Amino acid sequence: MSKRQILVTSALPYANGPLHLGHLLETIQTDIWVRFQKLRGHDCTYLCADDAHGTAIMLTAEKLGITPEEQIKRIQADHQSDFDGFLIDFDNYYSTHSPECEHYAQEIYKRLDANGHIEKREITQLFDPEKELFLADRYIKGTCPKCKTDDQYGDNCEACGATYTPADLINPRSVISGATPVEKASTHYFFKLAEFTDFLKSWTRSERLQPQIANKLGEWLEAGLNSWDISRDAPYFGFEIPGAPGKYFYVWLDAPIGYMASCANWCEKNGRSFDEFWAEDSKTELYHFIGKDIINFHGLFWPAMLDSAGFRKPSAIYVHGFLTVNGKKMSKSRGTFINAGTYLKHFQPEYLRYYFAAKLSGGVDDIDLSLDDFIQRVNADLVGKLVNIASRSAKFIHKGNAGVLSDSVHNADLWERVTGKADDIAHCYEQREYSRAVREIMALADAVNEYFDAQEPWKTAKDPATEAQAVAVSSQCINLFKVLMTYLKPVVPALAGQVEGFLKTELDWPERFEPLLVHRIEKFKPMITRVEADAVDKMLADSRDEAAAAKAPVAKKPVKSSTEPAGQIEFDDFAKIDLRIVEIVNAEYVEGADKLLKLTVSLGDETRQVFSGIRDAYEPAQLIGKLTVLVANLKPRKMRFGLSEGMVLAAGPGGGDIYLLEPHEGAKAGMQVK
RNA sequence: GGCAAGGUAGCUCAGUUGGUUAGAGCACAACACUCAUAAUGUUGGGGUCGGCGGUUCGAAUCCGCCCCUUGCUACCA
Repeated sequence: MSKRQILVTSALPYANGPLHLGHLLETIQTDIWVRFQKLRGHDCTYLCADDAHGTAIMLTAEKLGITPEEQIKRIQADHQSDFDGFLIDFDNYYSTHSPECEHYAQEIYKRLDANGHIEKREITQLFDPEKELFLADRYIKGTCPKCKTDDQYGDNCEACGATYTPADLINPRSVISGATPVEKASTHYFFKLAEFTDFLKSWTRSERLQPQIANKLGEWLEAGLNSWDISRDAPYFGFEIPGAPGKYFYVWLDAPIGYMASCANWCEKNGRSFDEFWAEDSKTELYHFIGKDIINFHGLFWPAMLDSAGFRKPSAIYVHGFLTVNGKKMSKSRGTFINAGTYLKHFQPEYLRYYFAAKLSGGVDDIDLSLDDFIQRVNADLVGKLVNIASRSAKFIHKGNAGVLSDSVHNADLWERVTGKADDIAHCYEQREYSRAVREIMALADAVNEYFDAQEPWKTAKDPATEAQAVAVSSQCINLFKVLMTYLKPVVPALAGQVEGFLKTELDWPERFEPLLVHRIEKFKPMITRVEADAVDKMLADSRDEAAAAKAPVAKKPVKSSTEPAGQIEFDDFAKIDLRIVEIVNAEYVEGADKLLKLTVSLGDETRQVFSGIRDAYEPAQLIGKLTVLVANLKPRKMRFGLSEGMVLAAGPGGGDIYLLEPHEGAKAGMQVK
């Protein structure tokens, strides 16, 4: 087996919020792969960093009254502690806000420019005159030009689904300052991506990408590539573009360069050569693990940039799917939007590492964290069958042979069967078919348990004449357990570490496994406890609470009101709105509608039918019997699914994050809200 | 509506280039065992492989149409 030199990355988490289990799916997938390569003796380096630039970070810092540098420092510390908690073994974790990143961003830009791959063009955008800031679509809200619903984002209306540009909004305002945006022209810098079309067409079709991903990129390549806008105007938290005062690199320009920056930083600390990894003719294998949401950046922009700038291209890009929880998109109100830190408060990391491994393949399918399945799977596989092998065997070795393993292999066929799977399992890991590897390993664990049962050492141990046989059988099981734990070591490194202590030996993965003979082992102590179903419920409750707490201060002041808000009204205008407390007497799904629930509400003396776009946030059953607030004199609206006679009031950005208003106890259906 | 990925036992998933009575784990039932963190073993029940057509001697597997789920995208409310 020749020694390979491999460089591996996970996508850089954005330094504007905590990690959640979706991030962990990726880093756990990557970490398992890296640990596997290292276990096999390859020279494998795992790099990552925080993605630390952009408007969002700048604004968050401002809201918190700290500098962006302070903000990204805090978040990075938080990220690193979560990754440590999940046993993610980075060789270097760095930041895009670093001298190395600035150096390579500027260097690459200069080379692109020198090669004629940069163009300048004037574009017009909406501008916040108060904050003196160009506004991305999501930072502009206003009234939908089509259905007149207020408080809609600059690109599309959540109420009627119309799409438009921010300039079409009625009464547009900046989400940041509340000021009315004005149109303003500015020169932007573009990367001429279209010139790389031929290069990318062949590059994306050369086994570097999974077929589904190559197909997706192929669609875009056929449709024709546009130039990529890589500049942002000051103020912007990022790196200034050389020779262009007041212009900064768009965050996605320097994000993948963060891989190089982290590498340069690691090389510096470890006396390695950067060129060995990144020179155009580098022999090092380079793999990027990413989610399918960012394939355009990694599969098109990044190789094109590297090509122009004269650096090596990735050997392959490994794309994974999204994480769902209990079969649905993660939702804050359901408590299934689980942060990494919240999980770690309730469970040890290896349960999740094992569960993800048991479900991950080399494909791009989404992975579901089914919490019931999680409990059963971890308990049955890890505790019930795998560690149980050691637990039930060790006793006979201490009782019958003073803790020393016997001097021969009791059943050579079984030993051959288990160790003979090494190459198959290794191949599964290499291909990222972890679920297949786990299935193989657990099938072997079944075989070991069957063997133990058939040999009945607890019976032979009772008779001095046959006690040696009990020791031999148990010794063999301990040896098989050692092999199985070695196979699983990339997935559960801490558990493997405990096993190393128990067996007083290293679990390494040689060309050929040899049994431990006449070798003293420790007394068995429980290494892993079962998952408690209660803890799952507590974790979900915690997640719900955290989401609610995080939401509260923001909801209090979502838009800073300026001295003259655009939409001030007289009291008389307000008095026109007839708000009533209503009881939800029935709620049901609407066939054919993705977002709507059909509510039947009672005002005491009459009932109304109301359609409400809250399906992602509520199950019908949980609404029935609840009180809420209805706009009672809203003109009925004919919708595709029937007449909607009013509107119930709710807060939140939408999707799964919608919170219906509910009055304090004592309110009765029909009461007017004033 | 378009594109992509899916739809196999109650749950989570395998099913290689189409080939005998479709598999595993968990869950369930009975039995065995009582060494083990109530763990383990044996046996069993349970599936019209989303539906309908087609190709074929033979289809979960190939082709067409339809239904459903998820994601992206366009639109309608």
